[in-house]
Amino acid sequence: MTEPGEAVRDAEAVSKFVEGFAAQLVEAGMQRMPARVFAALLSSDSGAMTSAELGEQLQVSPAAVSGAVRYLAQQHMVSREREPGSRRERYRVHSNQWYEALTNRDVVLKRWENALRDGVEGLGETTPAGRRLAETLAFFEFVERELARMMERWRAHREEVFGRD
Amino acid sequence: MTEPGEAVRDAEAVSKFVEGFAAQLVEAGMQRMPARVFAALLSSDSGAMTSAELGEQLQVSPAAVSGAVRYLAQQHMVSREREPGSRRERYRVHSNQWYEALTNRDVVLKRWENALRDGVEGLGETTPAGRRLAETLAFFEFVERELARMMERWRAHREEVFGRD
DNA sequence: CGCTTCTTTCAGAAATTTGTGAAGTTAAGG
DNA sequence: CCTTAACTTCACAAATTTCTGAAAGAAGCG
Repeated sequence: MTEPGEAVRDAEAVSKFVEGFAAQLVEAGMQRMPARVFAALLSSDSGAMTSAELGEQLQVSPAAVSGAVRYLAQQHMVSREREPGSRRERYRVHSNQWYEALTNRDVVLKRWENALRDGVEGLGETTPAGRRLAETLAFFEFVERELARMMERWRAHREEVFGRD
Repeated sequence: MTEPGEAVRDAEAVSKFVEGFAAQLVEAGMQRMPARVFAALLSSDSGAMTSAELGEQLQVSPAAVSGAVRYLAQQHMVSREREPGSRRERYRVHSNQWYEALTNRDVVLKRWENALRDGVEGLGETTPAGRRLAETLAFFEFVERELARMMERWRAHREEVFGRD
């Protein structure tokens, strides 16, 4: 059993983290509800919660949870699991998966690159503007290659420090 | 002088790029007006435009330009220059500066790290949730170190391919 | 110094985004 | 099969964001 004050303090600590971290994600461009759901999952002991649990902890409707989870799943930031023998679903954040997903931002990079390529073509490679766009494009292509390598190094580093999953 | 169709086609190409690239930036979380202003600067031949020019090209009020530029300057994505002997200001995107600024996203990283550190402390390093947050924190710290190195490599690579500025 | 030109600030209108309740859909379990 | 629990979709209300016009604030120039 926990000491009287424990459970309460813990709930407070969780809530504090959830709102604080979510706020940072929002600032970085994420929608509020997905950010809150994600933060809640990240700070849950099991790393997984049901729709109902999320709704209660965050004080929002099932519809809001549904929308947020759909978004997060699309971004590969959470995965859905069917609880066997129940129509309840649980949403899980794998320790790894989620920042791998963050690296999947190179989907975004790819789209930027395409827009830039179109720009270079439209403006002409030899115009000053065209050259600027081309250089920017080269930068993103460089970053993309480097990111892949970086993730490899991270996995090695991680295994060393935290051991295998 | 340019051939009859030339100027028009060019304006169209510019506009196409501006709106297309801006749309991608918006999708990635940037506000629309800063995104459009930035794209316009990026695809201008001189890499610099006045407030009036921006307003006309984008069909927006001086107030909108002012707000967008303020934001972009805060993010170090453009710099402001006073046109000597005029109270007109020009806003410039340096070929380099701007993606250096993109790397300045490590300000964002720092804030995430702080939120995570608070979370680890609040939840306890030894709880499962605490450990997950700690690992996430370690990831970001790793990324931060790597990003710095990556930018060094980029500068070298860039000089090789494009020559010195 | 005051005039003029450009930029910024601010209050409010318009548009967009966000979350809810309710109805609709799916699938487990009798 | 029918019932029922759970998730999803949809139309709408509320909140937020975004842009504008107008007024105020700088800064060159006579």
